[in-house]
Amino acid sequence: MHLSDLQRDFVMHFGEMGSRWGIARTVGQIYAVLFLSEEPLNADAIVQALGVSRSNVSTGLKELQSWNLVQRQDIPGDRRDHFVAGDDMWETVRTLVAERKRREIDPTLTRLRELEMRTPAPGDVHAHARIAELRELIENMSGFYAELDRLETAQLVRLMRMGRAVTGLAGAAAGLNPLRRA
Amino acid sequence: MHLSDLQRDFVMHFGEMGSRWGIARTVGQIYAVLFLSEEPLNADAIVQALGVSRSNVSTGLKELQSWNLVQRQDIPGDRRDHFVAGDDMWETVRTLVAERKRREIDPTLTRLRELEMRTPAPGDVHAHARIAELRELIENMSGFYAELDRLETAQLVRLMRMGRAVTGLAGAAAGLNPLRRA
DNA sequence: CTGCTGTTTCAGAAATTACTGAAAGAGCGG
DNA sequence: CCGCTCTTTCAGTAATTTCTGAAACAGCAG
Repeated sequence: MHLSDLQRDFVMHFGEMGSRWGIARTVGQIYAVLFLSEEPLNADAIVQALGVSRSNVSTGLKELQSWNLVQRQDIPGDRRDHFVAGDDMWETVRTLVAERKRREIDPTLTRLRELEMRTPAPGDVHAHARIAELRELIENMSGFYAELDRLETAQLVRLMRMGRAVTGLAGAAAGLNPLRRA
Repeated sequence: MHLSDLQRDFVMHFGEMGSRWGIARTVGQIYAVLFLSEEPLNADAIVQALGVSRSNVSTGLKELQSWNLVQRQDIPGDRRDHFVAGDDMWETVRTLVAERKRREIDPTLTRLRELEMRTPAPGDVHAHARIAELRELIENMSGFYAELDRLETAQLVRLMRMGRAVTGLAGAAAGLNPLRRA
């Protein structure tokens, strides 16, 4: 399998971006290749496309599956494993956010709550309060995310496109017009 | 300067988290120390607190300043530079999101638009469409973010806490009750 | 059971990223 | 201008992360 210029440029950029988000470059590239592909691909096709080792692809696919970003798909009459990236991108965004929350936010919340339970030493009163404030902020944002996540995709997209109405809502609840920030 | 148990545990966790978000561990720790501190700190206090080299702290502080997460603050009668982390956490979240958007999302959008301008070769029709779809999705999310960012902090917090009303809005616009996802 | 195709694991190599110490730079008071 | 304090830079080193190739594993057809 050979990538066209368009595909190569996209894949490379994606790999670069991935590495800024704590995803190994080749893992990002593997995802990108699957993302662009119309058909399910087997591991060797990806090896060819990216010029990396077979084992690296195997590991990468495993990681992408653990993130639920890529699924195995059977091709009848072909013994090899084939893989696809979900075609509904909004669903993918959901998955991504949900996984990140589960792996990073939730453990942090647990940790912060644990720290908050401790009775602060006299010198720790300020620090303790800061931690509590941070915990509260994260809980707030998590709650907002949970609300958004309850929506069907079609509604979520509509909401995102509504823009003004949402900010208007925040103003209305306060009996004010939405204020612009400086 | 010496960190209490509470502070040390927080700082270590924060450093760990930072490194998952593409921030060097010590940079995260430096921020955490400043975040907890009631007074502005000079670089040496941070060196002592974390047990890392002076130069590392200098570099870290520079990076944190480039992200606008930390500011220099003068202490009258002290020649050394002192630093503080902003005390308004919502403002910090804004800064963080804005910077990340500017550094990562915006360049990606530019790149995707550039790829989209190219006339796709026959084999690239599907890939081209996928790229366009992704570009559109990112634009949608950016627009939603921009709307939220227009709000004053107090309103933003209110909105986050309102929860149900927001999702209700999405339903109302469609003349439907908000639907739960499966 | 044997041979074949395909997949996974893992120890070590390679590449990348973070950190240090030494030296240079900057500014100030005398 | 000199000496002192504090800060920054940067080349080299250390630590970490990613990647590879070889070997083990898995399942199937004959």
